[in-house]
Amino acid sequence: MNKKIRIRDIASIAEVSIGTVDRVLHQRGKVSDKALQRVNAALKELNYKPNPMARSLKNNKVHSICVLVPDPNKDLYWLPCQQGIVSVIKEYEAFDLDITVAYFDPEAPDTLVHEGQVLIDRFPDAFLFVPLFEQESDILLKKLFNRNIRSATFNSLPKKHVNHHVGQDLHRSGRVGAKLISSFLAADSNIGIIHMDEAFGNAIHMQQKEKGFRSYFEGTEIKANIYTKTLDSDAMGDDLSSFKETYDIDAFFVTNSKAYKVAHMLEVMDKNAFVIGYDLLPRNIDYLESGKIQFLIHQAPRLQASRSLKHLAELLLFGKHTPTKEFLPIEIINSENLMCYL
Amino acid sequence: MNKKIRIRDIASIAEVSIGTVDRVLHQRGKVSDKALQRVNAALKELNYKPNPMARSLKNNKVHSICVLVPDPNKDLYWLPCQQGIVSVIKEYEAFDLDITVAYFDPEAPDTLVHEGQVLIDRFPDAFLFVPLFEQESDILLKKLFNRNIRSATFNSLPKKHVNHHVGQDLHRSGRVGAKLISSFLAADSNIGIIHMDEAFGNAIHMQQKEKGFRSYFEGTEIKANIYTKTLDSDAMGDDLSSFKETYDIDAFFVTNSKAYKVAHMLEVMDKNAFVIGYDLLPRNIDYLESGKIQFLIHQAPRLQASRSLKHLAELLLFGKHTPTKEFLPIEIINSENLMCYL
DNA sequence: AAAATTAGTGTGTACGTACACACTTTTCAC
DNA sequence: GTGAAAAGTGTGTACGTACACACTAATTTT
Repeated sequence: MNKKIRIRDIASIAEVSIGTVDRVLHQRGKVSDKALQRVNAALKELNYKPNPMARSLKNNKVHSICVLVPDPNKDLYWLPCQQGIVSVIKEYEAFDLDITVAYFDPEAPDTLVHEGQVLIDRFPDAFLFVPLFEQESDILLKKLFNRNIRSATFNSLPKKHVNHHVGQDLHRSGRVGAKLISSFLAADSNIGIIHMDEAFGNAIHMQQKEKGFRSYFEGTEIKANIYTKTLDSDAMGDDLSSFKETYDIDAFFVTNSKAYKVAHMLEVMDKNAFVIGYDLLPRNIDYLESGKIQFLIHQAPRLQASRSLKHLAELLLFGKHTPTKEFLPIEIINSENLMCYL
Repeated sequence: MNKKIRIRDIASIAEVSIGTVDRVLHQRGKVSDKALQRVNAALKELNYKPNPMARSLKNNKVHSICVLVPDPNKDLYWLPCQQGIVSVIKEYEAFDLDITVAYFDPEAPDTLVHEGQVLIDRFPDAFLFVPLFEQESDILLKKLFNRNIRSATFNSLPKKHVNHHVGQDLHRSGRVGAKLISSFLAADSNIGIIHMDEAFGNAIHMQQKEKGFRSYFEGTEIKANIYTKTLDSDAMGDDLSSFKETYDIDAFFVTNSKAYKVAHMLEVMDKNAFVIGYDLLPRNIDYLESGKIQFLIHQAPRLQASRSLKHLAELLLFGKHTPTKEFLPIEIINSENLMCYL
């Protein structure tokens, strides 16, 4: 009774042939005004929706997607992202999808362009990557645009000319960190923002987070003193110690996934402080559980990766359209809800 | 080149006909040992996966799903859940799905069974509902089992004999609340657990959360004093006031979505306290933004609803199997990450 | 006015799977 | 050793869409 409307039904209502309906649907002309109107009327009346199954069965093209992400061997942060991609590949293995994954070096901007070129030469239908570096991403996007390859990114910042992006609002995540700290500490506390290893890309992220962090306090009457410090992994011990002493820092906001380094140094120096960081790396988790880190903000790299790849898959396979930009929620993690995310 | 393997390919490799391969695939006998072995070998060798498109195109059955959820008009908490369901219906409207939604009264247990019976009489392929009431849910599940209708639930607690469940670990969410409070307050604080309107079902939820809450403190050396109080919406003013005074309560943990009532009373009484509650109801949000409520734990009713319905849809349409029980993360919300969830 | 072009229309087949049906070969009873 | 039943196998068609192709009718060209 509730049977789906088929092209044939439209044809019979409009008293034309299937072929004519098909021509109307695909707007390839050769249809008389009279027929056109009748078909359109029937389409509207019956609220026709083409059957995606039949459609993609007929279009038995093997859609290809290339994925270019940072090498998890270089930075453990990217491991979940790789896992997310692998899981989507598995999920869609029964479908006509050909997904190729390659890696670039998150510490060598030129590898993004270089590896990207190799993938582009395969002429995929869509290209998904992490726009970790500003200029290099633009170069890649331009090439993709010129070759008419659909582009998609996740993580980092949404670029102007990309077709799809899944990410997080970094400015806002800074505000979330600020709110957490301000809830916990006295109003006149001293707060340190730590940028770890800023040299390797990502500088924009960290700045966005810092801006967000500071903006929170600017919007309130809380008189916190906020100091910013850039640290280098290799020789941070004395630097961090003197920074903490000089300004009598009560709380640290670490703008990337390396909060564990700060927590570690504080432990070595036998000093206490409130620490907020990013991302569920094993070493961060250890400190979260032992109480040296109070909160971690989860950027859900795995979900970002799988979501964006899934979007592409469903777009190519079923023509499912999703919003151009999707911002995932900023998730606050403490030791108790941690395991929900592992 | 990377073309998908078809039944025909298997048939030609195994040197049998398509029909024979089909019989092997669907295990309906009438196949000689020799043919069976050759087909199985070919299936394994080529790692054959049937094309879900073609499959569901052929099985052009209209799958029917009945959904029974609490009436959002009776309790605003259920509004997002309804929205989630509507969004999934829209998402799959091009597919052969017939989804019927009905509502029961969250304050009248018998309506669950009653409305449930009406839906069962439609003989759907699957039945999704919120197991808000213990006994009534069991009755419903038994009927579904007897009629061989696939059952699924979301929210509340996973029942034993249900086929699928999407929910949250309530015990753990109590621990999350406890951890938040213990992070903020001095070790010897006085904490009040508030059960609002316990009379109307949901008692099990609240108890689970309380247990979790208390279990956190039992696992630490923190010497907090925890008191439990059951309140009735209609006449809570004096009760809450005297409770707070008697035990000198510093923080309240409200075990359901009615934290706004506690916040409201505190405001009226001009008293301060740390308040943690559940769910992003408009009135809770107001107090979260004005700082009268510090944190809300998000139970993601919308996501729970859409996820579980989606699972059923994809199971029926594509035969996609998902784990029997899925626990969504326990999300901590403050005023800054709030908007990510709206 | 016949031929050639163009506009408009309908038919048939393919996509990969599922299953009914027809067909061939084997098995077993009498 | 015949007949019938059973076991095993292959063919054909349907699902709904897309598109090539064949075809008719209207229009233009020669």
